[in-house]
Amino acid sequence: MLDQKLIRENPSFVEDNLSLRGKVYDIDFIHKLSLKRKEIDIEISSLQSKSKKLSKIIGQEIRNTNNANSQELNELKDKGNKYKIKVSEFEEKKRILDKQLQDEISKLPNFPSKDAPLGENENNNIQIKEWGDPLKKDNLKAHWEIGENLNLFDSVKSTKISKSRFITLTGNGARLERALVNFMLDVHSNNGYLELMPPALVNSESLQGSGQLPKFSKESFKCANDDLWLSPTAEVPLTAFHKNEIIDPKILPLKYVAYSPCFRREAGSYGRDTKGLIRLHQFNKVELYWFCHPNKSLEAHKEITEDAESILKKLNLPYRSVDICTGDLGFSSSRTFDLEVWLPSSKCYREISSCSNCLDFQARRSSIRTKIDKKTSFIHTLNGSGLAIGRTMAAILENGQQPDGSVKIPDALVPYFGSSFIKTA
RNA sequence: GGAGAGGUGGCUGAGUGGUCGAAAGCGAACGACUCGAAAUCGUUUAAUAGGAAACUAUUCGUGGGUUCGAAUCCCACCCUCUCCGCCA
Repeated sequence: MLDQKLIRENPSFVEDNLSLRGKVYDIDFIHKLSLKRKEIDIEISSLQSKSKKLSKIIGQEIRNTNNANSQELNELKDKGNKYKIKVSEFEEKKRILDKQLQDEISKLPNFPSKDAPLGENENNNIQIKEWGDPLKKDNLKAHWEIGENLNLFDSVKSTKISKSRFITLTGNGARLERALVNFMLDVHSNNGYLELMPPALVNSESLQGSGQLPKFSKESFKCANDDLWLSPTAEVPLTAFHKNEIIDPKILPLKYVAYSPCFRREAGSYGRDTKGLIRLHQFNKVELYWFCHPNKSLEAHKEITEDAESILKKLNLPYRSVDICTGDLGFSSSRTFDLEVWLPSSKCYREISSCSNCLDFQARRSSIRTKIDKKTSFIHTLNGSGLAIGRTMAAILENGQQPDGSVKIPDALVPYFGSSFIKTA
């Protein structure tokens, strides 16, 4: 959420910053609404002030004279009544304006950082780092072939249970998924993160608070009879964990790691990544999340990204990191570093983690603050996948595939998985 | 799902129609004492909107209503707790 005062007082600044995203945002309407709202607010405030003073006089008069029905008093009461009517008229107008303003402002995305590369779409993202040796042989199998050969998952049967884009992990596949979750949670919680296991269903307010609503309601699954949605990412419950709080600055930063299933409708991606583990309606993810002091989010952003990277390094998976350009940034983010893992079958890097600094954008929507020099200020929030489990599995299968059809398990994962290779039965 | 109790500041908790934005305590900040600390004493300490500030207004779960005036009375909703039922 952007600051309404900023929009009111400096609309062109707001428009300029938003336009870095490569789209035109019309602030004028909001600007005018806000000015009008302020005007009405001042009017109401002065009327209320008068009416309040009058009430006090009436109260005193009653106590002094012990008579609540003198003619003089009735005249004063009439006067009070007139104030009341006027105030309620203005308040009705204000309520309508507030609703409109809230609706419009909550549709505006965050400002892109000045450090983010300028650009319109993903083609303008900038690679900032490459790690490991990407495997570049021909005739490598895709992970869904490997998975089928080794009986790691079954997508056909899963359509009986649900529909396409759902998967059932079987045998070693399920075991590998579980091993990855435990491995990642252990690494992060040994590195100063507090582990949380949040609810998978979240209310509308929580989705609004982290930025998924109101604009992206079509991306999430909604429960029919309750104000509850299947959470698309643990970022949502983690943000809401401290909703409406003023956090003691001494305990900042708060660093959380959470495993959660994630549910996404993937509307508009028909026909893309229909095979395997890359794009599913339900997938598992280990998420990193920071609540930090507003002066420290830039360093925090580097740190959270490094923490996500550490998993790829430990698993010995080649990857690169990408600085997301202004036109490709997510709604709530001011700057994002994506980590992309090498998938040798398709000879390309695929996103496996997205590490974003949302500055005070989510904190403002969720009202999460701290005290700095006796003033309340919004904190900064950061999130990063550490990592998406399904895509990690895909990368392990493809990068670890052996000529005999087996898959080598990364050394760091062996104690969790219980074996160095996945072989045909 | 049935019955009952309750939602007040960072926290605990008093307050049932008028100087109540709210006692008291805890916590926190500053100061005094101290070589330093603890203890003690003193002062300060809710948020939001508007304003340079003085200040003004709003907020006691949420939304309505009664009243000149509502934390307090009335209605609806939400949430929490206890007991019963059901259930992993």
